[in-house]
Amino acid sequence: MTNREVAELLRLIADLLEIKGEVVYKSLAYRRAAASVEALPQDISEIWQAGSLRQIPGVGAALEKKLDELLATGQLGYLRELQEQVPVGVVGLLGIPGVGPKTARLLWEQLGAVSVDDVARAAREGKLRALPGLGERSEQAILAGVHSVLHRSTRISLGTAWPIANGLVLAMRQALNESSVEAVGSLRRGRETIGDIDMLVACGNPAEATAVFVALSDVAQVVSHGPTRATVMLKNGLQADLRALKVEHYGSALQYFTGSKEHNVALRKLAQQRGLSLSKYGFREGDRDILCPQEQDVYAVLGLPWIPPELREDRGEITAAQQGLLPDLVESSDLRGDLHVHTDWSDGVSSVQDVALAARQLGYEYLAITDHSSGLGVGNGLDAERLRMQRAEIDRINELLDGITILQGVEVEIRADGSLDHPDEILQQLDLVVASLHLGMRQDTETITRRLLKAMESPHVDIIGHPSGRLIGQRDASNVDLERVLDMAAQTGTALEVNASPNRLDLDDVRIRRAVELGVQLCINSDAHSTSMLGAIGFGVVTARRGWAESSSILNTLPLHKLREWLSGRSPLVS
DNA sequence: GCCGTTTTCGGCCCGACTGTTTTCAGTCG
Repeated sequence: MTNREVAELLRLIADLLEIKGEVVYKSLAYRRAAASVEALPQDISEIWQAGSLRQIPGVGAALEKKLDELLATGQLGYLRELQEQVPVGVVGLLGIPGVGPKTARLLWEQLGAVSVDDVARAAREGKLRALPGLGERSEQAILAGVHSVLHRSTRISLGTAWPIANGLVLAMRQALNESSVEAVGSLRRGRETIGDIDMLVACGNPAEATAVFVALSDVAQVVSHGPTRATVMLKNGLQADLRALKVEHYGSALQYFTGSKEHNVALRKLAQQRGLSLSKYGFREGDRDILCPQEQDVYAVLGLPWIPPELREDRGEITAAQQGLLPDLVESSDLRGDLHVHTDWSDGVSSVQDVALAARQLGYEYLAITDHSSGLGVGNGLDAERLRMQRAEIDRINELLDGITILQGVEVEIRADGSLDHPDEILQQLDLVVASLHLGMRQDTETITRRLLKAMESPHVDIIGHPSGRLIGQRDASNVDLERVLDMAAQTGTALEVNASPNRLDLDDVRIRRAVELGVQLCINSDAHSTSMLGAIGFGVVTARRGWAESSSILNTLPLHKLREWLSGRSPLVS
């Protein structure tokens, strides 16, 4: 069972307990444990086998017993009991905005509703308004909620949300002549997917800001509009929220709306220990207000250094901040090159020269052209002959261009048996070798893991491309045992890629953090197939930051001569 | 259900908003 699956089950139990009306702290405990499990750098089954379940924050005696049963048998009697008491469909009602556990239970018990459709029907028939505690307005609100659930797009990728949010921020800044406008929420923390776009503005007249917001040309429909907040549906189908407040509250509000919720809970606890209460309006000590116009003021009052948004997931960042052990996170400006880029020699659309020019424009010192190998079957991969021709072209462009050095690499396919798609004689002539899996992604854990390990044993392989093979929202990761891959990478010195393509982000943040702990060499690459996608490398940087990576862990922060040293001095074959 | 430099029992994060209420419950972030 994967960590995510275990976390899902724990959350399901939490939902069921809430609907049952158990004390809220019980379900809170399950949610806390779920978040811990999800953030684990190792597979929970390993921790279980080591008998260390109790080490997981939020897992006590009772949960240890349940997790033990779950991991041993794949089943959980307690969950089955709960599901006998509450139909699964009722949990689904929690997805309707405005319906929480109490209302879900009410709808189920009084109307027999066990699906969103049931609720929709009852609402249209006017049956909801007759229920205790609900009225006509609630009925309308729930009906609207049902509608949005049935038509809601799922979470969108960071790569899709980012430019849209940026456009909105710029439009607001222009309209208000005001620089204190920011995208907040999961977008600012750089999460791989985004629910809706949250924005914050601080200005002298908040009501003016919300009025400007709902009048933006991208707005299709105004959902709600008040003096301090507004919610709209954009023409592209996304929802966007704006909060507007006075300048003196900007720092505390920025902190508050950036989240995560878990991080904020932990901060408030810390405040409480100091006899303070913390909200988006700042701190309160008795009847005295402590305002925080800047975000760092919030942390300073708690005796902490400012914590970068990417770390704010309550995964140990607060303790690290208290101990002065926050990482010095890698930044985009630390990158000196991109080591995984395609051109029109294989399945890219831009020429070597255009890609080189674009890379120079980005301020890079070097760029590796890594087109596919022929065995991929698709993508117009290069054989030995075409590789020679491409080398000549790259040599010509290196002659032509100052200020950037183009390396010839390859993204060589790791075949189903773990052998590489080019013989060693060819690989050793190349400056750099990225080895990746595209085929046979559904092999069982043992087969696909061995395949990857075997490739890493080759002294010619410098980087493993997109190690898990996942496509966010489209395809789950392969069955590969990444913990073993990380161990092998630490042994062989092979770099693992942080693929920055927004639909990959692979390795993900949790694995990056594990890699950093193990001292594994990482490399942030765009995997661009056109000049315009080179800039997507920023999503990889953000993901690496979420994995606590410093520039010292990232191969392509090295200057060219150091990179060349690394490439020629790679640790020898491990037998 | 978890957890402990006030506690092994009694706490557990905070405030706004909304709609239904006449003092509050539920939801949300």
